[in-house]
Parts: sequence; C-alpha cells; structure tokens
Amino acid sequence: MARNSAAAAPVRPPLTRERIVAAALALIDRDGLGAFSVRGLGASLGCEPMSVYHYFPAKAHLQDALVDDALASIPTDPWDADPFDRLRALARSYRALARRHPKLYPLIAAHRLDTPAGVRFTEQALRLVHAAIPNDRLAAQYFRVLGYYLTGAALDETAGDANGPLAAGRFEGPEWRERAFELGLDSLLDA
Amino acid sequence: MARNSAAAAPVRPPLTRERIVAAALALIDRDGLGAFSVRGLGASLGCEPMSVYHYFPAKAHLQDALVDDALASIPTDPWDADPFDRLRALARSYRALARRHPKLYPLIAAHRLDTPAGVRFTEQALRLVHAAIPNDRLAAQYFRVLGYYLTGAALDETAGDANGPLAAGRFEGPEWRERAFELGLDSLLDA
DNA sequence: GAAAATAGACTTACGGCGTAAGATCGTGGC
DNA sequence: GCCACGATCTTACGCCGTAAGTCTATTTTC
Repeated sequence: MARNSAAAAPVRPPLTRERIVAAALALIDRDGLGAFSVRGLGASLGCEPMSVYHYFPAKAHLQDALVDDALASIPTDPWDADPFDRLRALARSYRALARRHPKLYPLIAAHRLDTPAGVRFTEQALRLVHAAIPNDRLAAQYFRVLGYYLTGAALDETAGDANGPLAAGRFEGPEWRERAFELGLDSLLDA
Repeated sequence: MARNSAAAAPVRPPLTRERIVAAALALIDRDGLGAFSVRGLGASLGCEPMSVYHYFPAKAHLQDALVDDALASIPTDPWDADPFDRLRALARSYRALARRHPKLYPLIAAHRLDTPAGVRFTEQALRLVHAAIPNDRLAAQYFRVLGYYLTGAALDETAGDANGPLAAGRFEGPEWRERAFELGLDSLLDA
C-alpha cells in the first residue's frame, strides 16, 4: 500500500474561487438566501468555515461574485434586428435569469451592479435604450422606467411559492404571469 | 414622602403595542432594517429585550405590524374623478409612503400584504384597475403590471444614498426620478 | 381584609451567525 | 536539510432571535 496518501485521504479537491461560488450558488438555489451561511458553505465544501475567507475577504464579496457570475450568463447583444426587438430580448434574458435562480434573485435586485458583468449588462441596456430613443433626456428616463419594471416583475415572480400581493383572483399561474410580463413590456416599449 | 413609589421610580410609561411599534419605526428610520434588533429595541424602550415578546410572539409579527401601520397611512379613495386619475393618486400615495420611510420600505416590498391595511390597499387598487379596464383578463394583468412598476420604482428610490444601477449619466437626482416615475406611470396608464 | 389568579416585566441560557487573530501544515525553491 | 509561504484549521468574541422559567404588582374573588 505505498503511496496510499492519495488513496486513504478523502482526496477533496482543493478550494478555488470557482468551487466556492458554485457550492454557494447550489446551496442558495436549494435552501434560499436566508439559510445561506458561511458555516453551511464550509460544511458543503468539506472544509472549515474560515477557509473561505482566504479567497473572499468577507461574505459580501462572495455575494458580489455570485451576482457577477449570474449576470455574466446573460447573452450579449446580437447586433442585428432593430433596437426595440433587442431591448425585448434583453429584458427576456434578465427575466429568464431571475427564473433560473429565483432564490438568488433578491440579491441581484438589491445589488449595485458595479461588478464587471454588471457594468457590461447595464451599459448594454443603456446603449439599447439610447439607440431606440434618440432624445437624451427621454432615453435616460425610459432606462429607469424599464429598470423599475424589470426589477419589480422579477421580484414578484421569484417571491417564492407564497404568491405575493399581486394575485388577482383567477388569471393566476405561470402562464398568466408570462402574459402580464409581455403586456407590460409592450406597453412601455410602445410608448 | 408618602406615596413616593410613583415619585422615586423613573416612571417609564408602560409598554404597549403602539409604543413598541413607534419605537421600532423610529429605530428603523434612523439606523435601517439591518441594524434593527429586538435587543436594540429593548434598549430604546428602556426595557429588557424579552419584554417585547409579551406583545408580539415573534419578531416577524412585529414587522407585520410595522408594515400594516405604514399601509394604513395611505389615504382612502376619494370616489370622485375618473378611475385613471384615482389610480394615479393611489400610485403617488404609495410612492410617497416609500419616500417617507425609505429604510422601512424593503420590508413592505417583500411583504405579502395580508394584514388588514394591506388587504384594504390591494383591494382598492384592484377595484380601481377594474373600474378603468372593463375586461377582466386585461384588468388582472394590468394590476400585476402596475404593481411591478410601483415596487421597482419605490425600491430603487429607497435603495439608499448609494444610487442603484439605474443611474444614467446626468439626468440624476430627485427631480429626475420624479419625472421618470411620472413618465412610466403615464406610459402604463395610457396603454 | 386574605388568598388566589393573572398579567407584565425580567433573568438565564441555548444555538447560530460573521469574522478577527493566530497556529499549523504541506509543498515548493534553495 | 531547511526555509518560506500559501492554504487550511483552531479558537474566541460579540452579536442575533428566542425558549423556558421566575419574580412582582395588580386585580379578582370570597
């Protein structure tokens, strides 16, 4: 049994930023933001909680990395079609991200998107709004307005099984949410 | 020095639900939701932290009361003017509430408005949308859409001095937010 | 009036949190 | 052989929400 050090030990792969972020995302997707703790993360990674702090100086930095990772998954602009269609596509990508990671999304909504992928995303959106609306002032305002709408819609959709306060009798369920989202998007883009 | 028990004691007024809620709101308005703790509340009230639990079975119930109190301050419907104007007024009241208690607002946004004042508010809004849009399906959808927009707008405005990701070069500051809010509201109500 | 019941406030204690500070260990270069 | 250094672990602190039990003053009942 020579060289058994590799065979006997549990051979845990070494920690890396990527492994930590991936484990954190998995935990949040499963148990939610409220139950996400550095201690639980350590347990899930098979290391001591404090080892995480070698890669991230604070929990907040790890959360930044989670948000940035998520935003990096939004596809970049295809550069064809007209600006309104591209805006629509970007809005749908954002909504799709929220639905892909509903438990993570509140973190994204509350985040100043000042990480690399965040800046890329917001600048892309601003560019598209500006391409669709030549007027500087109006473009800046509609950029805000669209951001409000997207954030509110995504938050409601990810608010958990406990439907938020916006449930209106029948016309409930995912398909009606989908329709309401498209309706509001059209209303804002047509104006 | 007869009857000195009343004169010698610090004569702290007795705890009541109202006093507790008021103190909690003051603490949150000053220090923010993150710094709000039952222990701090006890210190501010001059009582032991656990005394609060005689009036509220858990911190979450106290938070419910805070949300309900805030929503109760929204004025009721004047019953004149046309439904669109009344919707506009209700939306402005909601935004005004968020601006009056920016540090509290995230709690309101995340809350299922199933308390008395919350139900009153959402039912009033639903009634108004329905009065403005006869079609059942369309009314339910626009109710959602307006809720999305209001939530997103209020959240961004209360996100703290740290401007959120929706800042677009110049055209910043409260007056431009105000204009953007009205612009989006008009866009949605005109559609 | 005395005794019993009750409500209001306090005390102690538990397990969990983020993380500061320092010790230890494994692996490379010299 | 040894040293330096990066990765990991250990211990400890001061917060948090709150379960469980206790003391005390008032009110109720006889």
